[in-house]
Amino acid sequence: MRKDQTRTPDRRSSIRVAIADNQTIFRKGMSSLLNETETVKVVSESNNGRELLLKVKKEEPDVILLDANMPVMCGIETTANLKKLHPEVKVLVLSAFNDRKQIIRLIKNGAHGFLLKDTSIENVLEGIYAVMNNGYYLNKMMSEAMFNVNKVPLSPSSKGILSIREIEIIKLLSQEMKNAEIADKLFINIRTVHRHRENIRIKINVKNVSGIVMYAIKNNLLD
Amino acid sequence: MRKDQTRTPDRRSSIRVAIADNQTIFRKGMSSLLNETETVKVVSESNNGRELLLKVKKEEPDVILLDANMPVMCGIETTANLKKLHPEVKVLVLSAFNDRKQIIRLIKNGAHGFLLKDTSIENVLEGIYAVMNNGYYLNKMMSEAMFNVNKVPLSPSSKGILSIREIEIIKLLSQEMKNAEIADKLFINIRTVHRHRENIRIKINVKNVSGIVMYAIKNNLLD
DNA sequence: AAAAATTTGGGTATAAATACCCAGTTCTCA
DNA sequence: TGAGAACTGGGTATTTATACCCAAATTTTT
Repeated sequence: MRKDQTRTPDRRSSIRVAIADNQTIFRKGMSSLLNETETVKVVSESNNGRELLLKVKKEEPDVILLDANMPVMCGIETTANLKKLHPEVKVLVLSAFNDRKQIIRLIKNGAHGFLLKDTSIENVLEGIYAVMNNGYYLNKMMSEAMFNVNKVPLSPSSKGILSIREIEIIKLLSQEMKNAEIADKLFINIRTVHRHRENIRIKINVKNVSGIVMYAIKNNLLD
Repeated sequence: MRKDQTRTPDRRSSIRVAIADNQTIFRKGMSSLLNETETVKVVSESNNGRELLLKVKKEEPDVILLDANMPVMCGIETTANLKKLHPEVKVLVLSAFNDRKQIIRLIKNGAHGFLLKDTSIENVLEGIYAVMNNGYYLNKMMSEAMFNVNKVPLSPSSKGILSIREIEIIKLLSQEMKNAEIADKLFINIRTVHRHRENIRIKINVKNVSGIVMYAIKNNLLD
């Protein structure tokens, strides 16, 4: 356990922060702004959740700034893995979207704090200090989400991993294509498209195409 | 005209860049990374398109880095205004989404280049130099969009400005609510919701709810 | 080779959205 | 105060999506 481990003074003197975000410029910006503060030191940068997980053990961050909207491995899945593999590390999630359901999912999967990406560096620092000192960071969005935490019938988030074909379907219907058009494009029967859509909705636990499109964007499925 | 104006050497020595983006951290990151290059100088930062427009005349940027997905005034509307008011300034648009229709709209409204936000600072610099030297910046995404420029029946983008009520409707249907639920929530008849949805689709020129949700996200309408 | 998952296709039924048409009331701004 | 926009409500019909049932062929994994 890291808490029992002897650490050199320079390591203990500041909060060790790891950043995972697929936007290089945002990542670098965050990094340089944080490093202007002496109490914080950025020890690791990753392009996505999978990369991050490979580095955590070696870099020993105290806090992880995690983008919720990454491709390859999304924020929720990464959070769940972090909780399992490195429960002592605090996870502060940043998202471009203020989505109550997503926030609740993150909390349930072990996130310690949440911030919108449209925020100031001061708020990020506040969040970092809070999770270090109190174990969690509560702001208005978090509170509202917590209040409704039992109202949202949330499925296990990482249970249903979408297949290649399903993601293909999602991309097309995000481009305003209807089932018949998707069937034509993919040379399959419209009934097959129906089935795929049904499976997709069940897997990600949404009610209709609106939910599918939102999910797609938040998980960086489109391109 | 600025090109006829005498400028002090220090002003002429580097490319003057203005940045408009609602994400402070991204903006600061971009700014500090660009300022590491001597050939480029960031002279202005804005939170949205409207703020930017107020500063352009005074700050005299050569190139504007414009986020496509801003609230208040979106990238397309800002681009159109820049073309009208400051045709000599080059506009390089950055977007979180690779959307062919959006790229075409931007080009038609006067953008000189396009980049995904998930890119490197080297690519941004490449874009800046290109628009300065050639007048435009072409990459793979732009080319593909240009190739289809006539296939896309694009309506005047800034023509239909959504009303408060319409945006309210959009927010609710982005939360997977169906017409009847929206009607209940807003204490109006379901026929009124129908009418709003119809008007929305016509204004933003999309085929169905999928297009509405995409539009909403790309224009930062949700919160 | 066996098991599991993916992809494919179908029947049937209802629920919901879309596409046109219509118009009165209210509100805002010039 | 007069014009235009916004918000409201309705008729009618068609198109699309959703829901829940079924299962065979193929691919991947174990």
